[in-house]
Amino acid sequence: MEEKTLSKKKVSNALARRLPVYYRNVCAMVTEGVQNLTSAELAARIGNTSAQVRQDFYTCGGVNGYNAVVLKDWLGAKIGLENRKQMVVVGTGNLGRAIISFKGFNKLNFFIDAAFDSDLMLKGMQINGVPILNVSILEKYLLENKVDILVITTPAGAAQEIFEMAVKCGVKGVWNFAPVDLRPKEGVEVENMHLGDSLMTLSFRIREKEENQALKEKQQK
Amino acid sequence: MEEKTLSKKKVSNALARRLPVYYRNVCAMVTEGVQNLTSAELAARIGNTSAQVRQDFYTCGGVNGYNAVVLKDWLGAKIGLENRKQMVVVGTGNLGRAIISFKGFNKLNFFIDAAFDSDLMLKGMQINGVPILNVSILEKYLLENKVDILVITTPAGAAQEIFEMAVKCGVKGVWNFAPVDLRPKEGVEVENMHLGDSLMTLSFRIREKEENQALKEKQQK
DNA sequence: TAGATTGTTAATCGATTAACAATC
DNA sequence: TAGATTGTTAATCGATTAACAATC
Repeated sequence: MEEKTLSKKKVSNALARRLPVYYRNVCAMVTEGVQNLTSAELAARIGNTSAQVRQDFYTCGGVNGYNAVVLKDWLGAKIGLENRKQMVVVGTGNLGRAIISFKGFNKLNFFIDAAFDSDLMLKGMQINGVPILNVSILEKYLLENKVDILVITTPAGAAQEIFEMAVKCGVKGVWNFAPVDLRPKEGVEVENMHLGDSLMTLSFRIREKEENQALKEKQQK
Repeated sequence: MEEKTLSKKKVSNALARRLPVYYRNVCAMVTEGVQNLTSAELAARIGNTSAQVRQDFYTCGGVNGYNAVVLKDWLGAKIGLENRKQMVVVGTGNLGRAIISFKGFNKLNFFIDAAFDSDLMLKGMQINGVPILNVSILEKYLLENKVDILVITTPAGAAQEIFEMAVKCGVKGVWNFAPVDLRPKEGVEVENMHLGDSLMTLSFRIREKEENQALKEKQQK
């Protein structure tokens, strides 16, 4: 029966982005003391339909019950949170430091082991207990240590080169904050996180709404 | 002819997120000295098809030519970049400070005028020339000043309350980094930027790929 | 048992892709 | 004029929603 699923189709991007939302909300419900929940309750909470919740869970292979704790663990396993992920951060500007200092990643089983920067002055310093190393030894570090996810917070210019190197060294995932689109390559997953793009999308929506309102008012005359 | 478009349908989320990518890439091409471009060239650069580029531009009302500078301005206008946007940041933790210190927002016509924090010790201080005010006067500030976009980088607990207040005060957009989903309300656009979700999606993709590879190897035996 | 909720298939809706006449 | 590229309509594809028998 299992053997039939030769090549599971890749989960859609939309669903891959809903999974963390499910997880976050089920976690909150567990904290609130909810014992059991229904697809309708979860759906109401995140603002969509129970049909979608059920369809999503079905697409992911099916849940084994709607007990809150069980569901939380099931979602966590789907997302891969049961595997400890070792990370390094390249670039220790404000954003890099913010990421290194984040509480909350640890309890999702993500751990930052080292930070890298090209500024020699920073060598030997620490951020939140994480040592800053010089970027010249990044390749060596990646080859000698298990690094699952590389976080790039360098300026745009440096990002591509670091990315290529990380790919060669066998990093599994790249979390990119530099304002260039790194394209997934031979076995590496890439998550681009563009603050500027996000802000522009917000700007677009604001403008779109204002335009529609102006249009409506014009109509009423 | 124009008058017929009674209610322009909202642009799809996918397209609203591609617009900044188009803009960013056309900007880069302008910098590189490109004079004219084609839908195919732009498409190749961002990794999709020329058909989609043309369809997207068509959906947005149609371009007036593929001169790089003209296209850049056209995209900028669609995104609303010609309007100066006044912003304030609530929360001056690492992430708040990173956002305040970002170069690059200004040239997109976004400006941060003030920062707010609940920590009284920070009152009177500045970050990158931006004054830190106490959050107790945020409501007064929002009523007395033009604030287009409110940036929330507070802990999850404080976000909802600040959001409600901002809505009442007529803020047009909220850029939310707190790990709660703020829902759009009466005339306010919301852009949720969840670092944790992004990291979880990356984790999911890594796990998905590993699982498929394991499956493939099993098959080959 | 009756009522509610799930798992799963089918129908609908919307977004992407293809096609091609019109234009450059 | 011939070749390439666009603007726009039509076809395809995929994701969301609806429906409903099976299960709790």
